[in-house]
Amino acid sequence: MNIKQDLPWDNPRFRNWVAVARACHVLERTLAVKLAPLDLKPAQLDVLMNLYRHPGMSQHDLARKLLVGRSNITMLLPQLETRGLLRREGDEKDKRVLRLTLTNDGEALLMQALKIHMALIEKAMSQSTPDQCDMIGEQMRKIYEVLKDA
Amino acid sequence: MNIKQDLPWDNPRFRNWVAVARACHVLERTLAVKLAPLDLKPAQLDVLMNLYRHPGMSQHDLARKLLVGRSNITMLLPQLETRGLLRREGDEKDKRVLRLTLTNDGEALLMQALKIHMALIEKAMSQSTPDQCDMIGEQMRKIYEVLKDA
DNA sequence: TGCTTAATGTTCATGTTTGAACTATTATGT
DNA sequence: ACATAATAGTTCAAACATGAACATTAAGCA
Repeated sequence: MNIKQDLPWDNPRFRNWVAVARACHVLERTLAVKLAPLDLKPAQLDVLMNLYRHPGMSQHDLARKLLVGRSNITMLLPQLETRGLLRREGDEKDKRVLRLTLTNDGEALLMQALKIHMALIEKAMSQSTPDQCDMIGEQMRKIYEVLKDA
Repeated sequence: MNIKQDLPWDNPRFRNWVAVARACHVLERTLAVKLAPLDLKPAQLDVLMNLYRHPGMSQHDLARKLLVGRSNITMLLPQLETRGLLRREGDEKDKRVLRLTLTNDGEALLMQALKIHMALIEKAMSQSTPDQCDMIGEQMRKIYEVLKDA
């Protein structure tokens, strides 16, 4: 009956998830430091990456991809638009939405940032074999699906 | 010579790490929602968990465990101390450090919060077999070690 | 001892994230 | 068609995290 009988720290699932969270946290912090020379924050890199892969997406879609609120996007974009990294153009059919696309400068900066990001991820994931790496990705995608609307 | 020849998205390590980051992000957001009834934020839960496992630790040690700055701890603790969840007591030998310990109330609230946290992690990690789960934890601990002072 | 350096914690200014309230536009239902 | 709902984006205030500068105390060393 003692609640302490089965503390989370004795539970493998708990201990292992804590390791996942810590690894994520430390990689994110490291990325922020390495991106500083480009005057780019991890959140801004996420924006550029998504616009590269999904040109013309709306701010709402971008917010959902990044798992943040819409207002966050509104605050984030002017910094990048002023720097000439992206364009916001009103949709013809639906006058509510703004379509987002990278400029050439934005794409060029993204490529530089991706080199840095990639190097960091290589350093992290090269700790695992390709099979282990794929298995991790597979499990994580399952977790995302289970939790995404919970 | 074209930089687009090997884009990160074609790289398994990149794709799989993105999945890790997304899973982390969505679990963190979900935890925040589930903890709201206890009037507790994930960051505050992290504090309580660490004080439970390491009673009497200093603010500096706590900051390092949580991978945040010392000033963050300074801003975080008064909220919890005012609610009577923890105590801050000056060290006898070294008058610079403050020793942190949970109160009974703090421990009681922690136990409630841990039930919630645990249920969420169970939901996530039960997607994997015990072997897979352990392997994930093992790889993530390696990643943390490689990146922690880089 | 005294002087210098390092460590702990706080303060403060800055930048970021969030959610609720708001405007404008489109979709739905009768 | 018209009233009602829902959607896209913005604004704003509050909460939060961050890093540099600071005060206090301890450690190292001549």
